[in-house]
Amino acid sequence: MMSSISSDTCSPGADEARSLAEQAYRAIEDMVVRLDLPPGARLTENDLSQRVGFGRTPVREALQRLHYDGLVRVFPRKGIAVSEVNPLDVLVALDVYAAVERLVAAAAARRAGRAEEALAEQMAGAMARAAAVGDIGGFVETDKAIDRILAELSGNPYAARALVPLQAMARRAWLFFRRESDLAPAAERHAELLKAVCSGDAEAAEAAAESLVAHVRETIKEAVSRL
Amino acid sequence: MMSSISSDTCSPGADEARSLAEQAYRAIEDMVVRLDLPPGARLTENDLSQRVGFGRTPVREALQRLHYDGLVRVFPRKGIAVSEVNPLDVLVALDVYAAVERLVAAAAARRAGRAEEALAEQMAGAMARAAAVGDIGGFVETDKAIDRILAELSGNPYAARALVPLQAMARRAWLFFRRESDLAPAAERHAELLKAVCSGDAEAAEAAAESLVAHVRETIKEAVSRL
DNA sequence: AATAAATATATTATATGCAATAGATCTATT
DNA sequence: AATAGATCTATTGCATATAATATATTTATT
Repeated sequence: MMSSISSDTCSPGADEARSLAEQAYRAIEDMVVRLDLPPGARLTENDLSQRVGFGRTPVREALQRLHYDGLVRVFPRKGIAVSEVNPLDVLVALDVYAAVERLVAAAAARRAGRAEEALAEQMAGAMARAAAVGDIGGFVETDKAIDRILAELSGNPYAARALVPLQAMARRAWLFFRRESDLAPAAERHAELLKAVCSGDAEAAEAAAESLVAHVRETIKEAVSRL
Repeated sequence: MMSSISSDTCSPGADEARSLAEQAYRAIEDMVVRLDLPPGARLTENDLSQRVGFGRTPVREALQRLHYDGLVRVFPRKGIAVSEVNPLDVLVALDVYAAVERLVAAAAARRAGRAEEALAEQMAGAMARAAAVGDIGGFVETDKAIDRILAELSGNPYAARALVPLQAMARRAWLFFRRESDLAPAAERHAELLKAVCSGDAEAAEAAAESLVAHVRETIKEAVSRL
C-alpha cells in the first residue's frame, strides 16, 4: 500500500537497523573528519573493504557519498584520495554554511520549547567538559550531536541535508587547523547558540550561528597567516 | 604524480567522457524532473536498467544519488518510487533554495563582466521564445542551462552543489503546479536575474533571485489554494 | 467459506567475477 | 647507457550471481 509520506528524506536514525553501506559510510566519514585518515591519504576500495569487514559494494557506495560530500576524490582506475584541506576553499564553503546554518538556527529557535532546555544544557556541559580536558574525540562527538539536534529541531530537512557536507568540511578543517586554545571558545560559541535557540529568540540564534561560523573562519585565517 | 588540485568537487562537464552511472543519473533525473516519470510512479532497478540500456550497477548508483536528492524513495527489497510532490515540503525547501540562490546570485554579480552579457541575453531570449511558444522542453532545458551558468559564474562550487537537489525539487514542483500563464512571468524573472547579475549589482541580483523564488512560491501556493 | 500455513515470486542488498585502463617494470635495441 | 616498446600489476567500472526479505499466491485445514 506504499504508506503515506514519512518525512524522512534519507538517512536512518542512530539506533535503527542500518545497511552495510550506511555503516561503511559512517565509519569512513568519521575517520576522514577526525583526520584518522589524513588529508591526501591514498585509499583503495579493497583496503577499506578489509578494514571495515564488508564487501566492495557497500564500501564503494559509501565512497561515492563521500565523493559527493567532497571528502574524497576518485581517480578512475587509479585510486582514491582523501581530499586535501584547502583553507581558501573552506572559507568559500563557510559562506554557504553560514547562510544555511542561520536559517536552521532561526527555525530551531522558533520551534524550541522548554522541553529542549535540559538536553541543550546537557550538550553544552558535555562539550565544555570535553574542551576543558582536551578530549577531542568527545568534543567532536558532542559537536555532531548538537548539529543533529538543531537539524531535527529546525524542522527543515532540506537545510539539514544541505548542511551535511558543509559541516563535515568545516569540522575537518577546524580540527586540522585548530590549536589547543581554540577548544574552549568553540564550546562557548556552541553553548551560546544552544541557549539562544532554547530562548526562542530567532534573531539571537542567527547571530549566535554567525558567531560560531566566524570563529571557524578566524581559526582558519589565523592558521593561514601562520604559514 | 596525482596532479595538482583541479577545482571540481564532483561532476564532469557537459561534453566530457562520462561514466555509465553519470549518464544514467542524468537520464533518470531528467525523466523525473520533467514528470515523464510522474510522482508516485513505481520503479525497479531492472526496469530502468533495460530502459537506459546499462547494467544494474550504474543504474543503482544513479538511483542512490537521486535518493539523496530526494527525487526517489527506496523501499528496501520492495522497490523504488518517484517521490510525491508535496507542496508544503516544497515551500520549506524553497526557504533554503532562496538563501543559497541569493548567495550565488550575489557572487555571480560580483564576478560577472562584459563577456557574460552576450550569453545571458541569448539565454533570456531562448527562454522567452520557449515560453511564448509553450515549448516546455526547451524552457526546462534553458532553465537548467541558466542555473549552470550562474553556478559557474558564482565561483562557489559548494553553493552550487547544495543547490542541485533544491533546484531539481523546485523545478519539478513548478512544472507540476504551473499553468500555461506561468511560463512568461517565469521567463521574465529569469531575464531580470541575468540582467542584474551581468550589471554587476550584487544587491539587485539578490533581489532578482528572491523574486524568482517568490514566483515559484506563489505558483505553488496558488495551486494549493485551488485544491 | 474462512483462515492459517506453506510456497512461490519479486525486489533490493551484497559479493564476486570480468573488463578496461593507468602506471610501473622489465626487455630489447641502438 | 638511454630509450622505446612490451608486459605485468593495481585499481576502479561494470555486470552478474547469490542472499535476504517482503509480498502475493496457493494450499490445506477446520
